[in-house]
Amino acid sequence: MPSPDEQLHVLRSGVADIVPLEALRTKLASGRSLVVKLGVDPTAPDLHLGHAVPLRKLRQFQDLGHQVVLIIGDFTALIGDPSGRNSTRPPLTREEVEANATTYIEQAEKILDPERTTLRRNSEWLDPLGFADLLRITSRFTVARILERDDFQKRYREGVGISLHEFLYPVAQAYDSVAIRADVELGGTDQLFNLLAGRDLMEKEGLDPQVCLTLPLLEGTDGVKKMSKSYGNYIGLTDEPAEMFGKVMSIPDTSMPTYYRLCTGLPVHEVDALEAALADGSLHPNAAKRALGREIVTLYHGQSEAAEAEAAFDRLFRQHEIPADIPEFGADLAGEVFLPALLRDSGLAASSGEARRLIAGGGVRIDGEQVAPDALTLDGQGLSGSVLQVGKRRFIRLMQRS
RNA sequence: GGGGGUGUGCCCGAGUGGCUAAAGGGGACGGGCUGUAAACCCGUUGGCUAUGCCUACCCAGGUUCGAAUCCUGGCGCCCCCA
Repeated sequence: MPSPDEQLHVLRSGVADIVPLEALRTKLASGRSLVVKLGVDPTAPDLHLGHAVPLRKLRQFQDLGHQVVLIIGDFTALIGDPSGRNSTRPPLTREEVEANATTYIEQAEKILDPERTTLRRNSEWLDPLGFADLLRITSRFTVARILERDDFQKRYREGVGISLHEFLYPVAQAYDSVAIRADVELGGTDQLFNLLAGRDLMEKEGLDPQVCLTLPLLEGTDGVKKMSKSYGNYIGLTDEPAEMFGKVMSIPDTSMPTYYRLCTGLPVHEVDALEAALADGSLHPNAAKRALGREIVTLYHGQSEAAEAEAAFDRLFRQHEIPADIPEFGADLAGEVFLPALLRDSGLAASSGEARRLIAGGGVRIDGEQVAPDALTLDGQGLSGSVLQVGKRRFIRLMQRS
């Protein structure tokens, strides 16, 4: 096991905050294998790179010899984490939670070291708690303390409802830490309050309180808003290699260091060097971004897939070649073909009106040739096998419908 | 419980009887430039085989030749008083 200082250097990379830092140093210096906790609520079925950030950090802990306890919040998901929310979450059913948990575990296993991972569900200890237990635990917290939270305060001030059970979310999460005797708990910066609640409760229960380690919220491909499916700026862990590579290439340059640090498995010193090279101009941003794309795709799909994704990217955007593997669309190509309807029916345009606008704007191509702005109908003759394209990256191959 | 506001397109936000498919901005999309980055420039942004037709300004009715705009009822949200 590396020295505490060496470990700290790795563990601090890319983190937002460690509270308190000295406590972590002390724990590391003990030479014990620490219990590192991450709790996840299986509320969304699709995971993206943002979800992978804390998982990667867990992996670093594991590589340094520590133990990870991944807690599936199958119980807390029924409450709904109020963090960062301005309204009560709609409750999930147990079935939905189970389905989401399954995909979550599948994804997490790709990143974590199974030898050093323990999987727990917090229903194990939260379900059996009785009302009396709940009273005892909640007596450790004060209303003023819970109301301190930004999101609660904001909602309270703005007159948006706060259901009483939402107050119990941080309590439940804190109790998880007690249940597994966590040394360290990870979470996004929006989780700080919940993490600290765990620290407080452990202390009041006479345990060595956990250290809270927060990670920045990964920005999405737009470089501004946090990565989220609902913003449409996410890179899914199960995205196809070419898709994943392309999305990485579309992030702003300014996001590269963050992505390198939070989304790849590169050693910390290499990321440091890379960042420096980018800053002093000795590394071209495009080269750095390609390497980033390869790293990330390799992580989730493998090296050869990454190389192929990059090659496909070049063919598409450098040589402006039409990709080989594009979906086919069967249409009636006998006689005259009405283009707006074709674009709409094939899904390249949302409506025939939009299709007309795209044509007028020069955004429609057939076999790479721009369609005339006023062309609404085409001769279907010989169109079978042709590639219909909208914008730079949406293609379908036309086939005579059989 | 009483009083006063407010509700517009993906979002914000103008608009107080006809010139409004609805200003302006954001976002998004398309084109140009490029490193599918940023910045910048241009265009588009309800539906429909379409010089027209249809549907739209919280919902339901009503007044009017004509309503996002006026009236009635309902619903949501905000503020003040209790």
